[in-house]
Amino acid sequence: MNQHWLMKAEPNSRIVKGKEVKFSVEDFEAVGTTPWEGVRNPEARNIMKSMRLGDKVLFYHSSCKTPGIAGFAEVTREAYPDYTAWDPEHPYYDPKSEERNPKWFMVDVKFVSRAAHFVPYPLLRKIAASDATTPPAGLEYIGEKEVSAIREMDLVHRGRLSVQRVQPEAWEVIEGMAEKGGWTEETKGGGRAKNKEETSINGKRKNEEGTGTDTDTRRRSKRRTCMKS
DNA sequence: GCCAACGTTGGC
DNA sequence: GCCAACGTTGGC
Repeated sequence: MNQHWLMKAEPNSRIVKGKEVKFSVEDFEAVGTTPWEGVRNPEARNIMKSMRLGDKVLFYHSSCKTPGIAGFAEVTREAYPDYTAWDPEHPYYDPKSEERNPKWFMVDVKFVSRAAHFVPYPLLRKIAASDATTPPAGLEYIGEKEVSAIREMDLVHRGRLSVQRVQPEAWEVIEGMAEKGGWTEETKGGGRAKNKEETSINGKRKNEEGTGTDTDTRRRSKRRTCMKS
């Protein structure tokens, strides 16, 4: 039985050390398979080291207008040194990682599919906070068991972990939600965005991504790639 | 843009 | 090896 994971990426471009950096589900789909470089957090790195070939991954959009699960992926190469840490020109350069003694590791991940229905993080929060006997409208397939699975996700109470383990039960729930959808912007609640339609990335419209431009150069422990310059 | 939560750093 | 100061994450 394969393990399950969640990995965060930022769909909006940002400037890191003078280079534009972003990685959306569209980028992921276009590129197919990618090294998950740029993770600079020890716990996230250790989690990547326990990933095995064929493990399943939830692809998460973070730091955007509506964060959430945008797609599905699979591990195609187990942990190996993150060589971007050795390149002084690279945005994720880390002088403390030596080639003879690498500090940072990455895995290769293959795009599998987009979520037919983008699963918004605010909705997951709402489900986690619900009393299980009254699922949000349109989500009658979410019962007590499903609520507990969501409630226990690292995603819900470990906001800063960019690579995390996902229990099989939680995976099942998310997969079902991505497949079935059923919620509307109102049931989702939480956000300030006034968008009546369901957030789906299946169609032409892509309203789950914010357009925030953030030009600081903070290093984050999260992957962003597709550098344009 | 704000800021809470939490991770990292460094002086002692 | 404590812990205050500082820095980063990331939702809102």
